[in-house]
Amino acid sequence: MPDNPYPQPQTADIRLTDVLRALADPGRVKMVQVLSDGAFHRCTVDDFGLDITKSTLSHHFKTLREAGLTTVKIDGRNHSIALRSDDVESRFPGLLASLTSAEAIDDVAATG
Amino acid sequence: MPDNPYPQPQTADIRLTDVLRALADPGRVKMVQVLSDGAFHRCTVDDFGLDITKSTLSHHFKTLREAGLTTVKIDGRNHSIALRSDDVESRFPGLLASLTSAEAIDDVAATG
DNA sequence: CCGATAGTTTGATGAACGTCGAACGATAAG
DNA sequence: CTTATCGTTCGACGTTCATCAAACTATCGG
Repeated sequence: MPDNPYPQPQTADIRLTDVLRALADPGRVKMVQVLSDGAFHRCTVDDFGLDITKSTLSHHFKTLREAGLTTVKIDGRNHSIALRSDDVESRFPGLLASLTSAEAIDDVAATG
Repeated sequence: MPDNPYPQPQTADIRLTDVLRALADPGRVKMVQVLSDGAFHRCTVDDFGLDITKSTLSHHFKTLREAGLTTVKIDGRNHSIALRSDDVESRFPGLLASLTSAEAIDDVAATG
């Protein structure tokens, strides 16, 4: 896949600092939790239940992708994103699981 | 202990967003890794191997404490801090472990 | 008292970040 | 072609943040 317009780091190049910085925003944490079902999700505001504009959402997509947390699939004019669960797990075991536990999801839901 | 000059949130009030924001700085992640031995550590720059001034270090202590990650012990003019491992674990199981795994420590050491 | 020590707080500065509206590029539908 | 849709990118704005030097507080030792 040459000239991918949405580059992402290789698994070995995923940096803990970048991942944690990407997770330092409540909206992005919620996005990760929504994505934790492993499926590809449409890149719309409604799919993530966040009260932000689509340009802000797109900015969050970029942040997550560049940190190595997500990957993008393009289908015509529809973009979808999914968690790179296996890649992140192989780099930092247990990290994603701790963010998608019942406690973590409850906390983010309660805090907004 | 009335009028504690260094307040920390109760265990139930530890918020995932605050914890993750506190971890969004490489220096603070390294501090957490150093503190992961469970012991109280002196609040000096040398104890954490960071190339920052003591005022910056103190700022990081405050950030970690207010997020609920650390607790402070005062002994004369000596302050010590320790990880609130059990409290954080009870709120967000596995989170601290994923930050102090061999992979995570190697990554932070390599990235600085 | 007095000077030294440990660490925090304050004030300032420059960089990074979240957010939005508007413009843009690519695809789809008529 | 023309228009609509999907999502990204751009430019701007205000906020937050990491950082430092200097001032400050509290304690210890003589």
